[in-house]
Amino acid sequence: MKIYLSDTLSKKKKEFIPIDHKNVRIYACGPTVYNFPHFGNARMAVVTDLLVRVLKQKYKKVTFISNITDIDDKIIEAAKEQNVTIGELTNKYHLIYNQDMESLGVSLPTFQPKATDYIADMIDFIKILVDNKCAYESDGNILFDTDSYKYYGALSKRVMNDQKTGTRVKKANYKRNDNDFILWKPSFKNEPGWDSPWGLGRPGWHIECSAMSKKCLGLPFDIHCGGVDLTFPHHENEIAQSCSLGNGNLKPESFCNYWFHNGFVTFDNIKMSKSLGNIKLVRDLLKKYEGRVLRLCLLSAHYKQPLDFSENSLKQFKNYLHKLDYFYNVNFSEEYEREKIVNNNYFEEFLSSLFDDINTPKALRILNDHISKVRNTTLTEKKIILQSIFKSLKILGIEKSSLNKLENDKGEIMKLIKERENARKNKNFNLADELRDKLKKMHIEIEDTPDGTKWFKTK
RNA sequence: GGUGCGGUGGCGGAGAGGCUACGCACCGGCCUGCAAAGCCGAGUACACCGGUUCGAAUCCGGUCCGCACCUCCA
Repeated sequence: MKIYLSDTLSKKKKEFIPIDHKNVRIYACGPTVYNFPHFGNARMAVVTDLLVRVLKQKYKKVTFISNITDIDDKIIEAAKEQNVTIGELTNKYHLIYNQDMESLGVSLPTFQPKATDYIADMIDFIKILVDNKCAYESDGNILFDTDSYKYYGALSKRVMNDQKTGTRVKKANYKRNDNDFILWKPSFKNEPGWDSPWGLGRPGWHIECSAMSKKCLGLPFDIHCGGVDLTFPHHENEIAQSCSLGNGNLKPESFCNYWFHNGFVTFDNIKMSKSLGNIKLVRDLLKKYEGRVLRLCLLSAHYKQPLDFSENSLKQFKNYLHKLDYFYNVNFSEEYEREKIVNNNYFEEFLSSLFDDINTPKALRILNDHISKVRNTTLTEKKIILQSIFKSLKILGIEKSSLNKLENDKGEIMKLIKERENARKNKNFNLADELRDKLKKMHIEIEDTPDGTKWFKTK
C-alpha cells in the first residue's frame, strides 16, 4: 500500500518515497523551552507522533529527530526575570514538555538534540556560509544574505518585493536586505555566549535546526515537520542555509523532500495569545480531561486544517471515548496484546485512510463502521474485526491503558461475579448490588451484557 | 499590498458532480431490577449571486465574511 503526503513545497499531495527504504528520516522543529507547552504545541507533537506511527507500519526503521531550542532571547529574558540560569530554566521546561506530551500519548523522538550541544556545529556551518559568500558581517552580527539564494521564497510562495517588511518588527538598518537574518550575534555583559571566530556570541534563531538536522540525519532527509506559521520565515531560512553549503544554489529538495505543516489551533475561534489571556496550557486541560480526550480532539480534524476547540467540543470527545471504553472493556483482554494481525482487510481499510495523507477523520469514521459491524456478524468475522479495531486504536493512541490482566485474585473475582449472577437470578437485587460494590472496592467494574457479565479493572 | 488556508445541519468535522460520511447533542420508540451499553425511527446542511450540466455542497465566474503569515509565534 502506498503512502501519500501533502507537501507544502510542491503544493501537492505526493506519494511518499523515502530516500532510503531502510531508514526513513524525519525532522520536526521542537519547542523553545521557557514556558509550559500549550495546546498548539501539542498539536504539532501529536500529529507528528501519528505520522511516525503510520510510517512505522510500512517501514522497519524510522528515525525521528525533534529538537529542543534552549538558547534564545526569550529564554535569556525569562531566566533573568525568574533569577535562574538559562540552564536551570530550560532543563525544567524541557522536562515539563516531555511529561505533558507523554500524557497525550506522544512517544519520545528517536533523539531529541538540544541546541546548546551543537554550538560547534553551528559555528562550522556559519563558517562555510561566510566562505561561500552567502553571509556577511554587519555591526558585529553575521547575517545570511538572502539575495545570494535564488530559490528564496520557494516554500512560502512569496515574491519578496511584494512583502511588507517591518509590519510587526522595526526594520533593522544593519541589514543589506530586509529579509536577511542573523546567523550569529554578539553577546554582551551577562548574556550567555560561546567563543567563535566572530568573538563571544550566540546563534540566531534559524541556524540550530539546519545544523542539527544535518548532523543528526544527514542531507537530504525525507520529511520536515512543523506548524504552518514556521513556513515563513523559519523554514524558508533553513532551506536557504542548508542549500548554500555546497557550490552554488542547490534546489530546496536537496535539503529535504517533503514539508509537512500542521494547521493552527484556536479556542472558541480565537487565536490563543498572551495578550488575550486565552492560552490553553496542556497542563491545565489535563486537570479536567484525560490525555486521550485531548489527543482525540487534536486528531479529530485533518492535520492541515485549522482546528478550533472549545469546552463543548472537548465534552463531545469525552462522551465519545466513554462509549468507546465500554466497547473496549467488554471486548478486549490481555490476549489481544499478543495477537498479530495478518491479512486483515478491516485493518487494511483503516490503515489506507491514514496512508492517505494521515486522514484522521476518515480513519475515525472507518473505526466507527467497524465497531458497529462487530455487533452484527458471525463469530469468526467478529474476531477479525476486533483484532483490527484493537490495533487501530493503538495506532491512533486512544486505546484504554488498562486491560484485563490475569492476576492472582482472578479466582476471587470470578467467584463474586458468579455469586452476583445467582443473586440476580433469584431476584435478590440487594445482594447483587452489595456484590457490585464489593467488586468496585477491588477496582473491578462490571457490566451486564447479552453475553453475560463482563468485568474490567479500573486501575 | 502580497501569500496561504477556510466558510457544510444545534456543535465538532469529512467528502468533492448523482449514492445516509462519521461522531456528540436533541426528540420519539424498543430493550432494561439497577448501572452501562445497544437497536429502530424522525429532524435540522453545504456563505451569497450568476453560469455549465439531465443533475452541483462538489466544476466555472463574481461577491461577501473569517483566520494565519509577511523577522524570533506551533
